[in-house]
Amino acid sequence: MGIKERKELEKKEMRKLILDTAMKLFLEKGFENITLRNIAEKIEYSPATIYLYFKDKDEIIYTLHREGFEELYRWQQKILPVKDPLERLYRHAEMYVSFALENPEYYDLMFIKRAPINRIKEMKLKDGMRWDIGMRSFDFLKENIKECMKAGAFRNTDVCVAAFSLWAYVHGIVSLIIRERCDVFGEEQIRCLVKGSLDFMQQNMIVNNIKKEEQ
Amino acid sequence: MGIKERKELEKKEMRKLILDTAMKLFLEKGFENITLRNIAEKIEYSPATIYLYFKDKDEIIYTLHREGFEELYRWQQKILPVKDPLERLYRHAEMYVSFALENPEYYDLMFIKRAPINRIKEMKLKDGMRWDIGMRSFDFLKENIKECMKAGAFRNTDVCVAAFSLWAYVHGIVSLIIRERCDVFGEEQIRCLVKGSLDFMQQNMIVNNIKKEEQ
Amino acid sequence: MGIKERKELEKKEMRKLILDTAMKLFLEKGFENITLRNIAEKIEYSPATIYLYFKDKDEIIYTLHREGFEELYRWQQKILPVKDPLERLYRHAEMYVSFALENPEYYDLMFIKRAPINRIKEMKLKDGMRWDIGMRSFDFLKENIKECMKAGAFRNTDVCVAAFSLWAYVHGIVSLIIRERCDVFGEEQIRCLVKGSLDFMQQNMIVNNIKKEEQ
Amino acid sequence: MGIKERKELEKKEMRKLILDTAMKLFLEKGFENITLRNIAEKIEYSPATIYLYFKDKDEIIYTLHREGFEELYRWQQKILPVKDPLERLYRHAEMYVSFALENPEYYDLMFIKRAPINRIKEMKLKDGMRWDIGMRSFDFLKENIKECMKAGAFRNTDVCVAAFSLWAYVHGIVSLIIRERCDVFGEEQIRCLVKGSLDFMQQNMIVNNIKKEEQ
DNA sequence: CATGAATGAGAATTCATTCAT
DNA sequence: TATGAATGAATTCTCATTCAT
Repeated sequence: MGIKERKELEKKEMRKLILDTAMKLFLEKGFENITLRNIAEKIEYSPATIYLYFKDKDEIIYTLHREGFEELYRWQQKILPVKDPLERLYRHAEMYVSFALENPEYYDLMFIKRAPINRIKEMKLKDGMRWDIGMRSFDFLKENIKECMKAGAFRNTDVCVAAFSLWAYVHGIVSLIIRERCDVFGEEQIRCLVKGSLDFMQQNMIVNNIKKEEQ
Repeated sequence: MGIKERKELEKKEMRKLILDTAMKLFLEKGFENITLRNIAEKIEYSPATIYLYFKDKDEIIYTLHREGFEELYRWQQKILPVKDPLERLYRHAEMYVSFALENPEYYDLMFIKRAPINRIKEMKLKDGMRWDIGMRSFDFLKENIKECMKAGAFRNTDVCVAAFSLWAYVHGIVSLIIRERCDVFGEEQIRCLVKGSLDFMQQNMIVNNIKKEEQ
Repeated sequence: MGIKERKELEKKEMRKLILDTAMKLFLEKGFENITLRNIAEKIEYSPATIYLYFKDKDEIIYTLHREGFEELYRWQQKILPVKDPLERLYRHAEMYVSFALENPEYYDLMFIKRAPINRIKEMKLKDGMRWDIGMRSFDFLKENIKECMKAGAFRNTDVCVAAFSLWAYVHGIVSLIIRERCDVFGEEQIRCLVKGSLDFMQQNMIVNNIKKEEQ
Repeated sequence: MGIKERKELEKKEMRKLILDTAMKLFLEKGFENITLRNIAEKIEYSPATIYLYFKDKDEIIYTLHREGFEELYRWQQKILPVKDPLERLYRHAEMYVSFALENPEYYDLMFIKRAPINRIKEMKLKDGMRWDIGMRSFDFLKENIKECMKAGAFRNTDVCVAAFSLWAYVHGIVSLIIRERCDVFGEEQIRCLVKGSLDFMQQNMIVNNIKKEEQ
């Protein structure tokens, strides 16, 4: 079966090549401006070849979508070493923002862009699945918050609400930036606003939260 | 001049019909998938007819874009009667969320969709203008925050940062919903999350904020 | 019948207004870039109005076509005072070139542009008529040549051939210029070439012609 | 490599098929009335297919344009064997007329039709190039004339003027015919006029020219 | 007489996708 | 496995022309 395995390996590599190239192009030129042809040209294969590895364009996008979540989850792991849950929560937010701003097209795909509808419909049966991967990250956040609760914070708040609130907060920050609603401010000030907002969150939504309860 | 006026009225109504239809279709099929043809079919006119009322596709989108901001500003006026600035700020957020969720297509266009680039480029001279209309609403928020500051809140925070933070927060909430990243939760729970998040914001970012300073 | 006459007069004036405007626009922007709408806008009438005065676009063009020939004929009359037929022939050529270069769009329409086919087909019965107006000018040239012959020139040449040759010569000059096949030379040199060519013609095709015979 | 070669051959043939068809249609319907659709229909392919062989409509026209000049140059080579420069000049004219009348669509494109502007603009850098190919033929004519001068003709005439004059002369002849300004005369007489005009030119512009100087 | 409103037909071009080889 | 060739179905947009008023 050595041959079979090699074949499979090659297949995977080809898929990876296509996905990476697609992502690179999306990043360079924006999503709507990329065609299958562009991707094919870049990897120096014919457009038809791509169809040997992916059913259609949607499948490529859908796969990237999943990959994005894998990557995000990997980034989330990085904060595990931080022991203090409140500190970790702050780092969590910081990390999320970095992930988004460093991988804007992934982020766009994962949290902003309207999902590739056809594909999703086909997947209806496995619809739960569709969100599994996103839920995993959300649950990870909830865990973090639960630990903060044990440490005395968010005492009167539903864990889901707290998680959603924090998520919305950072998502708001990065999605306004990615979708260019902050361009008036200029790059420099945007950096300040991001930093300022994270600090604001730390003081008011995290730290202050606990102090209040301690009294 | 009755005739002339009637004609003008009819013209306006036709424009409105086109705009409304466009909006409806945007809502149904998503922005990128709408074509002039679709709109024409829906209103049972020929595609060419639309060009009698709008220069091109961009103009339709641009007009909707502006209309959205006008409408938002009108909503913002509604909270002016609320005297207490902190209370007003809370209402501000609540109103923003309602505006977004009740006019998701407008909101999408205003704050999520990638901007119609050509039109913007043509408008280069009036480029400032492009954001004026958005800035007006942002300034309105800043005013509210300044008054909160006078009332003792946000004392150590830059007004811009505070405004951006609050904006990001509510934008995060609504854009996750509009772009269907909360569908797993189900409608009912989404309502709870929104309500919960607004309360969370009120306690931590607004009220708590001022208490701290008072001590 | 005063009223009827006035009406007719007004009708004529309107036709003239349309024709003049059309021509002006053709001159400004070139033939293929003008639409009925452009013309209508310029005269501040609706496009539909034009159809009250002309059956269709072709009729406008066809009429201008005829007008061009009327104008050319008028220019031709100007050389009648020149008594010496050879001198007159030279002036004839010179005049033709001026007419063409000063009214390039008329000239284009009359001698270069493919005729408006539909209109011509309709006119088939009167097809002779189609060329009448052009023939008149050609005959005028032939007369001039006949007189030159009487004065001893073109002795061995068929009058038609001579006329055609001279016509072709000047037409060649102006049509190469009008259709921009001389742009490489630059404006200044074009002027020299035209002047030089006319002189060359005078010496070789006219004067020299007679001298030869005189010997 | 037999396969590869065959493929290339087929590609070339397809290009040729498209070009030929385009030319045929141009001839039938006139230049401005040809669309890619027409061409596609004629060759029974889809419009999209044409885009596999040519970037756009302009490229087709531009290619035909160049091809025309190549062909003309080839025709010009045919007269080289004629040793006597005056005789050769006459043959030159004769050949030019034949080229034009036997390839009226090419000729039209090369010397009558308004140039495909977009394409030319794109080619700005190589703008000189645009006329190179035409200049080559014009220079070829000038060489011929210079030799005639050495043989005693055109003594008092600038070589450029002489070349332009002769060019204009034959261009006048053929362009009046191609653009149907001689149809009144009927085919038979047109042939006579052409022949007559060429003779007229030979006697007056070439031969007579030299005699004069000899005296 | 004049026109506002409407449109059918058609233009160039693009792109995801298919299929025979 | 890979692809060259082909295309159907779109897209935006333009224009001469018609017709009810």
